[in-house]
Amino acid sequence: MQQMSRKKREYQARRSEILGAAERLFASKGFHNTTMAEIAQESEFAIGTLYQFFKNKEDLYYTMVIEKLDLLYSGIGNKVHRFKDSLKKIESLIKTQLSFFQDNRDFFAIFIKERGSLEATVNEDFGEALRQKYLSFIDLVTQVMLTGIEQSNLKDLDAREMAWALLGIINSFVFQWIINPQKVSLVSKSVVIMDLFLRGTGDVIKEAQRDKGT
Amino acid sequence: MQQMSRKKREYQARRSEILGAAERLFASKGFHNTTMAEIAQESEFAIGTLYQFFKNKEDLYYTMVIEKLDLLYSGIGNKVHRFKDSLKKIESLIKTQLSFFQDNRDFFAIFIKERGSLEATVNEDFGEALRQKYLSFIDLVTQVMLTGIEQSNLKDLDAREMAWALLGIINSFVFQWIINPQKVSLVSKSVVIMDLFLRGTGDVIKEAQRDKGT
DNA sequence: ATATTATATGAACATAAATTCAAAATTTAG
DNA sequence: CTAAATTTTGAATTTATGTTCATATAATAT
Repeated sequence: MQQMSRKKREYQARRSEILGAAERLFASKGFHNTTMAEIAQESEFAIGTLYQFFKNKEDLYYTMVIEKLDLLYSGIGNKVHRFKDSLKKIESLIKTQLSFFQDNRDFFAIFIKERGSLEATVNEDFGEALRQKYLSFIDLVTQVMLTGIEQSNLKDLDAREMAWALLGIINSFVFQWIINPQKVSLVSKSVVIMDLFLRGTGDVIKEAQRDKGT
Repeated sequence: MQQMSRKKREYQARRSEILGAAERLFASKGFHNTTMAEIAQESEFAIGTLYQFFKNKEDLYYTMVIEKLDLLYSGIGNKVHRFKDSLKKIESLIKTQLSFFQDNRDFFAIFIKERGSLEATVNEDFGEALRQKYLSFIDLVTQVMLTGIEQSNLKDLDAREMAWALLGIINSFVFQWIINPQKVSLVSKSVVIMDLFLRGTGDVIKEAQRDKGT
């Protein structure tokens, strides 16, 4: 029985080797330009062995993506729950996400680009799985927004739409950072993002004048 | 000479036929699941004829994408320039973009997904062309933000970052609308977006209290 | 009307790479 | 130590489809 456990551990270890090799190659060359032969070479297994662990190339790719996203989402979930104050929650959400993107730049560079080898026909299941994951992540963020409203840190607007807005701003900054040879760290942008999200861009003075005028 | 012009017109017409057929197919099945044979059938030309107009499949795909984006960007540029007031500029930018996405839902659904058949190796040129287009679009939006600052409608923050934020919020709403079987029109969201962008989500009262306390 | 040029056609070709599977290697059990 | 079971291997197979090109068709010029 203990023997069985070792087998399982070794199985997992080999599986991880393959996933790691795949990630490196996919991240640098994309899905369609990476061959099973290359993944075999990089992971030091034979081609056939890959099929012991994954049904096919797509399965390998999707498994890798999903496990990565799970890591991100669960990481954010953990961090956020550590705080009681909703503003702290939001702040940690932003920071965690930014630093995750920063640490996995290559991966996300390719994910942004290849988010799509998701062929509609072949892998509806996977696309659906991804969608579900993303949606439940949105739910998490929405919950944070609701807390913010309760604590009167946020205006009483549609919480889901606020979540969309925040994630949109974050993604946009990440996207810019990925497509541009940026010098500054991504995490350092968290203050700006937080500020834009909470206070907006409209000039307060002008608005006050407008209000007076009315 | 006039004869020549007719020839050119007919050439363009045939070219458009092909692009239209390609768009329909790509939009519904994605790049890799659409064959040249299918595009030939849909456009009612022979396979070989397609190669009279486009160097290869990728060229066809990219041409289609680029022409579509050009349409969007130039459309926005035109609209925005019609207004003097920066808030009107922003409003029309949001509305134009939303209605364009709304009118071309299938296309953008696929573009969001397949934004990536952009294989790094094969078509660096195209990827670069796309990137340039997007960057100059960001420039346009940044200019609008600068106008906003000048007119004291916007705070004196980094204009480029404000542009990122606005585009991020818009994209996020568009994305939600595309992946979800939404009932309401996308354009109707422009008010919310404008409000989130200008005023942010932070509760003003609470903030005033905090300021007093300091 | 005829010749010349331009354009369209789609069967045949090329090739690339995912997947398979019989044989070899390794591990486990008796 | 031997046999059975499990796992690995990679050459060969299969499949799919992008692209070519000799031929047919049409347009234009003389």
